[in-house]
Amino acid sequence: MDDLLSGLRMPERVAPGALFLPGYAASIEREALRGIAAICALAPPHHLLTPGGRRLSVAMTGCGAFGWHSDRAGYRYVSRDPVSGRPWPAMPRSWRDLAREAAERAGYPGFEPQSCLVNRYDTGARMGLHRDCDEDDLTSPVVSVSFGVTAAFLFGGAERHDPVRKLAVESGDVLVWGGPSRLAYHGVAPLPRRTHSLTGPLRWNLTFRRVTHRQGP
DNA sequence: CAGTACCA
DNA sequence: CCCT
Repeated sequence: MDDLLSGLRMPERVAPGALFLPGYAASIEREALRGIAAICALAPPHHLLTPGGRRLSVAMTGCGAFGWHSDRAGYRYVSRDPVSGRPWPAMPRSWRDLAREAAERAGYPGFEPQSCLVNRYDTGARMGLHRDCDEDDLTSPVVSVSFGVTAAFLFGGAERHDPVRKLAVESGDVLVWGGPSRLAYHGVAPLPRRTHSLTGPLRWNLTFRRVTHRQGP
């Protein structure tokens, strides 16, 4: 009966090149949350500033060869954590494998992510509609994995004013977009005040990307 | 508030 | 040439 109320929770093509995979990461939920804690101990999440000087409501850190950073100087990928000056923590093998397998399932075989952005959403945190356009390699997809409190993921189109689909992303859900959807606008509605048995009030999101082309580091 | 900008 |  819950299925009738909450949706069928079956893999669903949300747009050309975009596939929603409910529960695809559920089996690594606990391990992933331990990994997130370990990464946060080495590279604590913090609220980045936009080039315009505004503070993002989402707290960010990351792992892998490249991490995302923004400040007054602009948006970019960097190979060291600007806070610590050290390289980003290693990307856990199980995360990389999961992202690769989800990408393959969505029709993007051979995905080798170089960056995993770790986003922490506290109650009320949101991500405005935007598109991921700062990667050199736009042939690789984006793989987004959610843990913790359920959020409303907004998935639009190539134009800012294209209609937006609202997807309830639960803990363990995965969304992959690439090909004709690679530059689709997307975002996250303000996180509701809820609790999850493993994360309390928080939602964690892992976003895997390839930053450079194959010959890159 | 993840496009940081068209000299009107 | 978006208007968060």
